[in-house]
Amino acid sequence: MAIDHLDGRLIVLLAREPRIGVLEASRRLGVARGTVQARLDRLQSNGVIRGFGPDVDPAALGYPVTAFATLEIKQGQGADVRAHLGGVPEVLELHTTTGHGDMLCRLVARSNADLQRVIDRVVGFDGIVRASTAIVMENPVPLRIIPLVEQAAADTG
Amino acid sequence: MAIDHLDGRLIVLLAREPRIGVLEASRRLGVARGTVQARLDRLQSNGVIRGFGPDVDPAALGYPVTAFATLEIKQGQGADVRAHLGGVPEVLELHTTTGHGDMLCRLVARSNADLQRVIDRVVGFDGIVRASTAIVMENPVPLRIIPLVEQAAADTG
DNA sequence: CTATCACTGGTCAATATGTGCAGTGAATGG
DNA sequence: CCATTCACTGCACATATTGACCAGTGATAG
Repeated sequence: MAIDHLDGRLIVLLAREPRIGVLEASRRLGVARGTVQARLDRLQSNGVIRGFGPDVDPAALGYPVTAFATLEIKQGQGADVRAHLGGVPEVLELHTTTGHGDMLCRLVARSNADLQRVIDRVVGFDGIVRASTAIVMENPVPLRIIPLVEQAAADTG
Repeated sequence: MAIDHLDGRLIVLLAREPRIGVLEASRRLGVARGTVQARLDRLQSNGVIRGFGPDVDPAALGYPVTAFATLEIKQGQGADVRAHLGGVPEVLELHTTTGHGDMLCRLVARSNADLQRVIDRVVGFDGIVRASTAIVMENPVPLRIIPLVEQAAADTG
């Protein structure tokens, strides 16, 4: 479950240049191709690497507005709310949390006006008592994993 | 910038089975290989598909705890705070938002105890006035894009 | 000391890739 | 109405990559 330095270099390399294959990666890392193949297999069966899906930009799809909504849920309605939100395409992720609200979800919309429609759809459900929305203005640190991978690799040696 | 039905099917296919290549994708979609190649090139130069980086699971890396922190920033300290948080590996993303706080960031940690260390590091900076943290318990809807892609493709034709 | 393990460096056949080509059909604009 | 443009098809080719093996080597652990 812990990754070593070579694993870290491999993941970072693949994150920076996803198009390179196993062979090119082995050249860059200075190890045999079989080693890279074995490491990749292990990382994937470990679950460290979930896959290599396309990284789609919602903004380029026509959904440039992102927001986070904190939801307050009626007791015992959790499962229903989860199912409801799972059916809304503009809900990109949903977490249940400690703290002020009960759930936190990430939304996207075509415009600020469209965000109103999305929020109406999200909160238009019996189990949701209240919603508080924060619209994203800037995204100084886009979702990233490389620094954490480097940290994890360094922790091992 | 808008995607058509074939683009949508292609993205969904690649998201479901990332390992298949251009040739296999063309077979599945029932179109010529050149078409798939051209579509992919266009989607990538459009920025709709940013890349095919490895999808790394922080939990499998040894960081099973996720939290969202809402930060309140001292006026005029935005840039410094951004730089500070960008230097913390456990900060996976950072947004500036409207609403109660000024910034929202996603954190991971090795344990609840370790989260305290991470938060201390995050807020141990002059420009940050206050922080409010929500720990993630469950993740009923993991970060996803397929429903939105299908929506966007359906909107076109 | 010995078994185990990961890595190397090599081979092999099968497959995929990048590239270019001519032909077809639909939509566009003069 | 005609000419052009565009996307797609189906095909070809040389090259590169893949998955699968194998024997040999060095480090490690029991």
